[in-house]
Amino acid sequence: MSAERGDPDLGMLAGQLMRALQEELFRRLAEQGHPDVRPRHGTVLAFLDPAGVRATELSARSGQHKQIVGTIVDELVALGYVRREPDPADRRAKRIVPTEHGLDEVAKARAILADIEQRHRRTLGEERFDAFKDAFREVARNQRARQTA
Amino acid sequence: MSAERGDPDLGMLAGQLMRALQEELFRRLAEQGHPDVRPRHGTVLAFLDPAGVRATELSARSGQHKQIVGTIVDELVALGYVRREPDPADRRAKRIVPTEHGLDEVAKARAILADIEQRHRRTLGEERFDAFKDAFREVARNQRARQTA
DNA sequence: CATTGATAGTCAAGATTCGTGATTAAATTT
DNA sequence: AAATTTAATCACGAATCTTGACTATCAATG
Repeated sequence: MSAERGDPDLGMLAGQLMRALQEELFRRLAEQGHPDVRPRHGTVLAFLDPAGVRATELSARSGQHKQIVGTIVDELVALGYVRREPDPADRRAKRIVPTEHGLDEVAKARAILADIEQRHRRTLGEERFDAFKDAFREVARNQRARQTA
Repeated sequence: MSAERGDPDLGMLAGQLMRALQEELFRRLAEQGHPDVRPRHGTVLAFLDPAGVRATELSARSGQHKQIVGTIVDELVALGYVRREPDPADRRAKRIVPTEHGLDEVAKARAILADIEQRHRRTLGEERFDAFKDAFREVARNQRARQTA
C-alpha cells in the first residue's frame, strides 16, 4: 500500500494482520481435524446457518460472485463440510446445509479466533483492546460505506 | 474467517478494511494519473528507494517471493515506474530505481492514505484514532511475531 | 590460486483464486 | 399466456502465488 519503514499505514497494518491471523487460524484448524480447509472456504463457512442458506444468500453476505461461491460449495461438499438440499419453497434453489463436520469447523474456527483475541486482550489490557476493537469496527464500517458512494 | 453477523472477528475486520482501503486508494490513484497500477504493484512500489534497491531486498521487505517481485518489476518497467540499473558493487545484482513517474506514484499513494487516515481521525476524534492506530501497530506486530514461532 | 558454497536474478510449469458472459430451469410479473 | 426476473451452473480467461531448477557472479576455504 505505502511505506513500511517509518510508519506503516492502515492498509499495511490491515494486510499484515490479516495474513498473520490467517496463518495461525488455518494452522490450528489443521491440528484440530480440519487440515483441508483453505482460506477461501472460510468466506462461505463463516456465513453458514444450521438451517441452511441459499447460495445466492451466501454470495450476497460474503460479497463474492456466485461462481466463486458455487465452486467453493462444490469443494466443501466433496470435503464433507456441507450438503446441497433442495429448497422446498423454491424448486430452482438449493439450501446449503452444514454437516456435523462443517458445524465442528465453524465452532473451532470461532473458538480459535476468540482465543487469539483473548491473547491480544491480555497483552494490551482489557480497556485498551476493547477500545481498539470498537474503533476498528467503526473505521471498517466507515471505510466500507465509501465503497458504494 | 468467522462469523460476520453478530460480531465480526479481527480477521473479518482486517479483511474488510484492507479491501475497502484498496478500493479507494486505487480509484483515486487512477484519477491522479496512475490508472495502470494494480494492488500487487503496491507491494513493490511501497519499498522503493530513490537511490535504488535490489530485487532481493524488495523481496525481503515485502515478504513476496523473488519470482513475484521479478514479474512485478517487469510490469513496472513496462509502465514506466522504475528502471533496472546495473549495481556497480555487484555484477550479479541490479538496482531497481524509481523514475519520476514512480516517485510521483509513491508520493500520491502516501498522500491519499494520509488523507484517508485524517478523515477517520476527524470522525473518531484525535485521541481515539491515535490510540486505535497505536494498538493496531502493536496487535499486528504481536500477531506477526507468532508467525515464525 | 582453485575449488566449494552461497547469493542475485531469471526461466518454466503448475495451482489457486477471481472475473465475465452465456445457459437452463423455475418463479414472478404483466 | 408471454415477458421479465431470479437461482444455479457451465465455460473460458485473467491474475496471482508457489515450487523447482538454472545461470552468472561473489565469497570463503584450503
